[in-house]
Amino acid sequence: MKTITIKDIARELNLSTSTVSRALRDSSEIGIETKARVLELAQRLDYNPNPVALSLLSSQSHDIGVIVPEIANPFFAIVIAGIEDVAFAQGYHVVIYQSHEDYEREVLNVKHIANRRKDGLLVSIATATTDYSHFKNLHERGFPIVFFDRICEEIDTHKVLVDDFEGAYLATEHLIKQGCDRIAHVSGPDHLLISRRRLHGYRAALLDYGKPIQDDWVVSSSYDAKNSLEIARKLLTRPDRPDGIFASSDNIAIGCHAAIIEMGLSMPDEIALIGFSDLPISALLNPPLSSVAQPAFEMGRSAAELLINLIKNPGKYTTPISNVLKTSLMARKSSLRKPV
Amino acid sequence: MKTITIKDIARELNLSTSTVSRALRDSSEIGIETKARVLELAQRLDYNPNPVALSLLSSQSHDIGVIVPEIANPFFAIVIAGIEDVAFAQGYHVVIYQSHEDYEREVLNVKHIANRRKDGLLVSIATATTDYSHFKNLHERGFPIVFFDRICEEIDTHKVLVDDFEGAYLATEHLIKQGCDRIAHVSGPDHLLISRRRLHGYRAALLDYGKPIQDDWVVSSSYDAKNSLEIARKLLTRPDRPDGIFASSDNIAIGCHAAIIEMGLSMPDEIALIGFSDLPISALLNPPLSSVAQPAFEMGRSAAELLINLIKNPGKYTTPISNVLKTSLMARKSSLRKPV
DNA sequence: TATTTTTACGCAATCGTTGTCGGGAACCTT
DNA sequence: AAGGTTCCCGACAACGATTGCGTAAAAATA
Repeated sequence: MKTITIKDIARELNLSTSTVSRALRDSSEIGIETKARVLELAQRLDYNPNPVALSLLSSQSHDIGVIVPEIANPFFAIVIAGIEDVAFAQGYHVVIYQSHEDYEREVLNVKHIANRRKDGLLVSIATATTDYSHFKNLHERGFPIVFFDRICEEIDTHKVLVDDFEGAYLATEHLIKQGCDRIAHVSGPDHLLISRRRLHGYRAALLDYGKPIQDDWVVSSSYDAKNSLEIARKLLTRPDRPDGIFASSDNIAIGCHAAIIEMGLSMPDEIALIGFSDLPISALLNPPLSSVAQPAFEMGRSAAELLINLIKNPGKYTTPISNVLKTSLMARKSSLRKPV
Repeated sequence: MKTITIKDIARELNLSTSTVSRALRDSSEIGIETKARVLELAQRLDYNPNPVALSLLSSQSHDIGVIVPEIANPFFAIVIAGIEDVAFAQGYHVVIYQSHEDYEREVLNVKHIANRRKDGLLVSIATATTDYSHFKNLHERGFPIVFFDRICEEIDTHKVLVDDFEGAYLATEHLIKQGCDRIAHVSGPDHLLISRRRLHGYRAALLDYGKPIQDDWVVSSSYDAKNSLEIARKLLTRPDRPDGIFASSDNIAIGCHAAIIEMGLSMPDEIALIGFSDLPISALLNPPLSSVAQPAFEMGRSAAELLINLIKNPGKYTTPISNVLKTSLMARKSSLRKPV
């Protein structure tokens, strides 16, 4: 893999590397004729500056790292698309990492990002993570970090999230208005902030409408369909079967959906179901799944904007912004008992 | 972001940088005592070698680039997991790029990978790509490339794919055995090799079993559910409605699935449906979707192994390997008319 | 014509690390 | 005691590019 360097051009043209470098950057202290010769040859040889050398010199990479739990999760995939949208326009490249919900992997990814002199980090925390010191260290050393969706409260930096409480409230309220009395909640892992906030929203709605709050109607699942399928099976075979389920994510809802069908229960009449995130697949289920839509693309855009701002104004302390985005209710057949 | 370098250690210990470097690499020409002092301080200061400097020196990065059309596609997400599995074990890091099925983006990604001195490239080609010169250039300069799934026939390098013909044949044969007579095929984009091979498998099965082959029963869709939903709607309203559909991918099948439900047709009795890829979501649909399973994880593993082999034996010309993996039929309710 | 200014370029240091070479000190050999 | 090893370590160059500084020649000025 012989690549063309500035030296090759210098040798060919009997110039010094400094002259070539300056000619390429269109410096005013290089003769017009010389510039033309250099530019022509560079073009012809398809010269590309070596970003590694540049990175070593400037300790900047123009790369930003993104850590998500799983790229297979469409929500994160869309967020990443939003990040790429902004980053690309600003001349940054996005390097994607997966934690696979694993703490060790997350730590490793963070190290890799710091070592490789990435200019900044966007991260949504893994389920397994309870110790945030790998982020804290980086943050304290002045490394730009922005959290999105699964944020870390303990670290004082920009964050982008949705109003999980409100979204959950809306979803639960919707089930109540559809005539549900016994509403269960399949929540996400307890220690994730988003899980807890959605749980609170659910509780608040029940309380406001005078519906019964039963602790054993709240069951916890990991954020994937396989796990929630099993959990929903158990939930639905209980004597006091709920007549409505608010699932903490669409993945969880998809598992519940499958369990409800499997058991031959009618949806929404016997059980109404609503999820959270509004993944593209949800509307294609049978019956189509109701969900609380999150502006995933916008979340990515906002996070990237905040990060790049942080990168471009190093040192300058700005009070951290928490950008809370609005959710919206997508009512579909899985929860719509009365025709609209 | 002050980071510890080898110089800091050298200064502190009154040694030269070369000595420190060798001590850290446990060279035999450094005194045991000196080594111990260096190691202790390095540990205490949390010294990490700068990979950028190393990369500049060795023109190796220990990073391999992966370009896929969309990370949101679970098939590719699983392939990437397989790639990471092997790469990680061999000390390589995987950097993920998305082409978003766009030619320009793909070219840009390739450039980025080459410029950043990635050690190799794993790629599944974008739908929009018809000109392969960006890959050819790289390949001719000796850059290690391995294609997977959506391969490029024109380039003489390792490839990993599944037996698309056989998979399609199996799927079609299955529909025939379930009593379907008028079997349609919703294919992928025509210029993708995998689309064409699956189409051929479909045709061959119809031919072998003496079923009618009608050109207007083959309709082309892009590899996403939204597009195929519309296409399936048209297909199903035609007077000579098919009684079986083989979809070229699960995403396409999901669109067909939604259309069939939407039109109130019974599945599998009025229309049997089978897809290709066996995405995790497929088994959770209602009715569960039959599909041709591809060993996605294994495909990723194999591709990564071949690539790392290529990287570690530079120059040494080895005849390119095409690793063709086997598919397997996952028959579920969407196509199973007779109880098993 | 003598002096200053401008033009146009080269030298060398720098980023962090490694490999080549060279050399002083201590030890061993005869 | 002179010469040969061995052991430890430092100086230097290199990877590719940028940049402050120095300077010869040309141009402008006095």
